[in-house]
Amino acid sequence: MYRTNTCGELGLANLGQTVTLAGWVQKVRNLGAMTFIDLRDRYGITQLVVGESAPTALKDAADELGREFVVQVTGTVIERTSKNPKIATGDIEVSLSELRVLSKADTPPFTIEETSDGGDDLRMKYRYLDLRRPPLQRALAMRHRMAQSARQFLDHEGFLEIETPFLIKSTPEGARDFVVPSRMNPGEFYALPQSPQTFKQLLMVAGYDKYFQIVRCFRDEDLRADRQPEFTQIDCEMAFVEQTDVLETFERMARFMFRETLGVEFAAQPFPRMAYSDAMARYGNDKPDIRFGMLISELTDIAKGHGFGVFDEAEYIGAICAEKCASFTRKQIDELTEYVKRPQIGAKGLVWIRIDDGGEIKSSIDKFYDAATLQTWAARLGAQKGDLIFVVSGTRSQSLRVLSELRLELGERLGLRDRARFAPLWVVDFPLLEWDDETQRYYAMHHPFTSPKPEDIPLLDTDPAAVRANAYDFVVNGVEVGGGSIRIFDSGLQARMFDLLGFTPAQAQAQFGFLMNAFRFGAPPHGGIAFGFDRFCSLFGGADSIRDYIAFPKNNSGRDVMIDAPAIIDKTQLDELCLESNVN
RNA sequence: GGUGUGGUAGUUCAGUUGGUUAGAAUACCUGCCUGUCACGCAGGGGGUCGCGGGUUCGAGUCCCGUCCAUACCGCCA
Repeated sequence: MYRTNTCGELGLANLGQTVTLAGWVQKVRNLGAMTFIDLRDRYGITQLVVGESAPTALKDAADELGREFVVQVTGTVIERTSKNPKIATGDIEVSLSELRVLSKADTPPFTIEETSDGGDDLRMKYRYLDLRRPPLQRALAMRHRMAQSARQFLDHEGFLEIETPFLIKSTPEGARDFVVPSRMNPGEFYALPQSPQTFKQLLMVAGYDKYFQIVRCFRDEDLRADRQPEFTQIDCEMAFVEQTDVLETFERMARFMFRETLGVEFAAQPFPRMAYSDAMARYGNDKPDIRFGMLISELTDIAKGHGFGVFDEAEYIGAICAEKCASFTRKQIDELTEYVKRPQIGAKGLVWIRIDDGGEIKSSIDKFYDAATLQTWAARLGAQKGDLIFVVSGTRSQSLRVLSELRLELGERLGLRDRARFAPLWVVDFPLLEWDDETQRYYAMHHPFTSPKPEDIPLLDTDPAAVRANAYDFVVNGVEVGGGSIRIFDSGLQARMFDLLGFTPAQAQAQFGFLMNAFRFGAPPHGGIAFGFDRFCSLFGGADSIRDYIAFPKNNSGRDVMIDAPAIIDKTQLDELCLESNVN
């Protein structure tokens, strides 16, 4: 036994006890005749004191200590003469009788504190030091609690946690695969799963009607703050369910996780469900942040034909109304204009209409529109005195994108995006297919196993782009946290989907034959959902980046800078795999 | 692949129009200090200004290239 207690639990109740603690030296404060040492472990900090009357050997040992030394100490719990209300153990200190250095430490390259002085790069390189910091420890502890609550809920609901293979087959659809060469099968490669999609469907065919797995998935695509090449999903599938069964089940899971982890309770009525088309039309994107309003209104019909060329030639004209923002200065409006004109968003310009407190309308397009006309726009937007309207025109998709970004930025600036508030939402009725101009073919918007809405099946022949899918996303605060669908379970319909996606029957058979074959042996109706667990965690923690919720994340270039991976492998290893590198 | 931002002491950063020996804070080292908890006081050491090239009498500063980091766009069924 290295310790009798942790550094976070001693208090006045322990006065007089002889205790042994072990941990890291946070700080040494040597006052001359006496020395204070802050000892840290993941439970807290306890102050140790080496007093005036301590033996010389003990004093010398305390003098030798440096930051992050690992020590084991024994002493008596005493009440402090000057207490520290900032820490849980601030009423007491441990007066040392023994001090043993278990491990010396080099001076760490950054401070191991609540707020470190280290930059991201450095903290990644020394991730094990960064992970000693309380914010990271809290983040990983929260992740643990979330995983436990999900397991507890799903277990209680009768779901079985079943593992699926990591070494599988590459498929051309979707994201790029990470591939793994097979030594025993020269020239052949496994792929790491982008998700356990087909396996969980096979488990449904196999009769395991409620499955889940908290599972790593791999996608070889460029990273973002909220995207890692390996990430974790709470992957779920159920048989004999319709869409509403899935939504209800996982709405309950989400409520359970919010309650267990954060103590957040939602109103009893179901989470809102919004059609994809409505989300696009009113929020400009498929993952609306519904913590605030400022909805988009289309003005195409009433804004065209007044001699303003930019609008007259536009496919679409739309606007949002920022409440109580008529007092925005020219500078503020210019900033917003610059914001939406950045190449990433790509607006050509931003038209504003100000309704001052007296109801008088002033706009950047007064030359083309009289007040009465602008009043009709204001009416459509529900704008009041003191409001500020922004109008955007262009193609429909581009304009909606600009309005969406503008709305979110305004929400941010106006403080409407409170991280402590959560606004969950189901987005439903996604399109089944997406046309790609470059390759001149349809792609599955979700994945090729997603079922079309039965009433839309006739459209598969006449207007594939109009076919809606039994697909749904779980969105919270504008973050896509989860997504799923009711799957195709008929091998004929599945074959037709592959045909629409440009697969020849032979290609479909080679690629997904195992699934279509399985469907011939009695496939139940089924569907499911997968939650992006890392994102779920960062959402709970109120962070934009998922990296703090992953113990050992990759950097922006997909590298692990701590272990320096990926790395070249030597020639013997390549030879064994029958591979050659053409990079020198 | 693209756009923006950044790279100067162990660390976080400042560095004016291109001009003397590149600074601050913190960390580190030494000494002093009996109630500190961001301890205090005194002193000290510490620099390939990411890398390469160019302009110039002179470059941390200007130009070109390149590498790295980061946010976003493309991409992410």
